[in-house]
Order: sequence, then structure tokens, then C-alpha cells
Amino acid sequence: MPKTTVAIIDDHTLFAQSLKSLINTFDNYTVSYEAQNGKVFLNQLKGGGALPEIALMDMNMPILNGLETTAILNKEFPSIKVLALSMDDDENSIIKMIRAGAKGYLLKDIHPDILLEALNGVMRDGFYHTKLVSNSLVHSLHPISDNPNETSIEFLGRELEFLKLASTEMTYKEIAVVMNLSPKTVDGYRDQLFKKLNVKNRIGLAVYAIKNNLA
Amino acid sequence: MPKTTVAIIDDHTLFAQSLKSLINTFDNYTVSYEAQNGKVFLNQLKGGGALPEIALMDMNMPILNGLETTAILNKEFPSIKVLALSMDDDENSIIKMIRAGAKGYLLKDIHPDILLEALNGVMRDGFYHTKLVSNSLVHSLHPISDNPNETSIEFLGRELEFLKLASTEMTYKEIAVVMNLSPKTVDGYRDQLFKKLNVKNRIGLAVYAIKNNLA
DNA sequence: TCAGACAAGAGGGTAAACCCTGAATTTAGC
DNA sequence: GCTAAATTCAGGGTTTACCCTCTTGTCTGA
Repeated sequence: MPKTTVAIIDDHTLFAQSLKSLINTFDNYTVSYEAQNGKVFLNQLKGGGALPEIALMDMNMPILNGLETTAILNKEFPSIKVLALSMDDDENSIIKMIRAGAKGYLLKDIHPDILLEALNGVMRDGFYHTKLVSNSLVHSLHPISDNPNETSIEFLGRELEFLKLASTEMTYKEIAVVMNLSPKTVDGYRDQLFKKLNVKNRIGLAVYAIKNNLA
Repeated sequence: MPKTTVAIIDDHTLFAQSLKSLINTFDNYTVSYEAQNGKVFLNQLKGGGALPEIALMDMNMPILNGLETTAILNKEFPSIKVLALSMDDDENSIIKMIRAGAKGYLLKDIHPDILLEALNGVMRDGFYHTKLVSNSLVHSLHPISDNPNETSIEFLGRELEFLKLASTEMTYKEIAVVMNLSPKTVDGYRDQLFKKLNVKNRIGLAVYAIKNNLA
């Protein structure tokens, strides 16, 4: 029986190479593609040759990240089953990836056995979801939060700019100077974001910004 | 000739396990310890048995991070040569780690050959530095930070507990209730940490705590 | 045994953050 | 061209955060 072919798309070469030697110890899998980012991977695919059956896709990559690459793969090479590999268990990221067409979402802190299980699951059922991801999907169906915008918060105008600055040690007065606004306008942005993100004070803003990689 | 023993301290199990299978393909090295964080590793060492010769140390870990662990290792188990493994090439992080006693600093996006080279270098010369790190060391000759405490931050007593709470939306009054202290004592912890972490306000505390995986 | 670090706390002041209401523009959708 | 949303700003209030100095008791190393 021929082995199932796997592609590894990850800019952390050491991790990628380590992962390769791990996967090559699995009886039924072999690594047929390796790429440092989505752009490189797409070019490899367009170069011809047998497509991989599964793609292990890192999320944070330069040039073309995991989310973008997955969306493109789903259109142009729908036979490739994408398994997302990520450092963080942020619910929004998971939901976005699933929506982009990923067949599963794995954290980088899992046990190798789980990886094998996920590979088998994707080949057998077409998808693989851990309990964590399942929970996220459930949450995404009926928003628990009293903030209706929480699942897809969009920042308008200079809100994002303000949010980044609010996550520094600057006072609002200083932020106003930097943004070339009156302190009262800055007050307005602050109160607006308090409501939007459902937080009580500036600490809440900073925590949100950092955990969502905005600051 | 007996193989050189290596410890892997990393909370990303998949990476750790992958790395293990990679290292076990190297002729002269074998993995003798695996731990999810610094705390676990220290407990393993104290449990007795032959110490590892080299420790591959992740930076961002829960409970006891790479910097803290390295500092402790240097005091209590100075024979263990620490090689830092990190995602980012932030100059300050590199300098801090070298000062804490790391014998080298590797990025996770390196080629496996470099890892082997680094292991060999550490065993042969006692250290291994890439060009990147060497540049940082040159820069570090004229101090970047004005805070003399920055290199080895140790949290005493309930400082860590306070720091976690200060990274929430609680007021200091509420924090005092939770910690069963007077608000004035909480004031004291705050001002103490301002100096220690060289920040100006609570936002600085929260940013530090989150970025160092303490909150 | 005595300095020095650590933990807990007090008094009292200024500055910043927070919260509310209201309102003038400009921009975008129908 | 009307409306709604977004952007900008004001007045004025309360609360919290920040900063400084000082005290008390405990524990520890030289």
C-alpha cells in the first residue's frame, strides 16, 4: 500500500524538519512537500507533480500566512486536506481557519500520538476536531457573550491605531498629541472601545490587544 | 564512545517530540530528559539520576519560563549547558538569556544542520553564537536599558500573584479584597513592581505579564 | 546583635482615568 | 437629498491611580 503524502508548510525550519523526521517514522505517511510559506508552497504545486493529500499548515508565516493559503488551496486545489498547526488556541483563529476550509486545527503542544490520530482521522472521515475545537464551533453557533459583535469585531477608522497606543504606557493626553486629536476625542475612542470589547477599563483594552496580536 | 545527553524543555509537545526524533538521528546525541516547563524540569533534576549535558530551552513557557529556568540552572546545576531556543530574534531577549547564563541562542527557524553544529560547538568550545547573536552582543556593550535589575527579575512573596491580578480589570481596591490585604499594601506591591520592571503604570505591568506568559 | 531585606500598612496629596450628556461636522447608503 | 453612521470635540463631575514619606514587626546573614 502506498504511503499517504503530506506537505509541511512552516517557516520555522527546525520545527518543520523535526516534524518531517517524526512523520517519516509513521508507517503510513511520508513527507512529499516542504515549504517555508504559503507562496512557496503554491509555486511548488503549480510546478506540477503529484499533489500531497494532506497539508500541515502553520498559521503565522511571512508573505502568505496560513489563513490566506488555506483559502486559496480550497479554491485551486480542493483535493488537498489542510490541517492547521498553531501555537495558540484563540477561538477566533480556529473559527476563521475552519471557515477558510481547514479540515482540522491542531495545537503545537499536542502529543505526537494526537498528530497521528489527526492524520488518520482526516484520511478516514475527511476531518478531525479535538474537543477544544468542537467547543469553539459550538460557541460560534450561539454567541454566549452579550456583545453581538464579539465573534467578528471590526475596527473602524482610527480605533485600531488608538488601541495599539492604549496598550502602551502613554497617558491619554500623550496619545492625543501623537494622534493629533483633542484629548476629548481620545476619550471618545476609549469609551467606544470599552463598549465594543465589553471591558471596563484600559487594562481590558491592553489585554485584548496583546492577546489578539494587535499590540 | 557514549552519546552526549540532551534535555528538551518546551511546552509545545509536538515540537519537543519532533525535535527528539531529529536529535536521535544524530550519531553523538541522545535525548535523556523531556519537560513541559522549567518547573517540571527542575523537579526531574532534583529526582536524581545522571544530569543532562545540554539543555535545549524554550523561552516562552508557562509557570517557569526559559529565562527564569536558565538563571536557576546556572546557580544550582552549573554543569548543564543551556542552549536557548526561541521564536523571535528580539535583541533584548537574546542579551537577557546570555546574561542569565545561556551558552547559545538558536532561532526555531534554523536548519537542522545548524542545530547539530550548535550542539557540537557547545560541547567543543563551551558556547555557540551565530552571527546574529554576536551582533547583539556587540550592541549590548553600550547598555540599552537603564534598569540594572532587568537581567534577572525574581518575584518575591506575593508579587507574582499581584501581577496576575493587576492584569485583570479589577481595581486595586478589589485586588486588595481578593488578596486579603489592605489597599495600601497593594499600593506598595504596585510601586515595587513599577521600579522592578521599569514601567510607569499599570498598563506596563499588564503588558509585561502577558508577554511573559504570567497572566 | 545589628544592619538589611521583606511584608504589611498609614496619611495625604496630585494627576489621570473614567463617565455622562450634548453637539458640530463629514461621510456613506438608499 | 435625506438619514444614519462615523468623526470630531466640550463641559463637568466622580473615582481611581499614582507618588511620596513614614512606621511596625519579622527574619536572616555577617
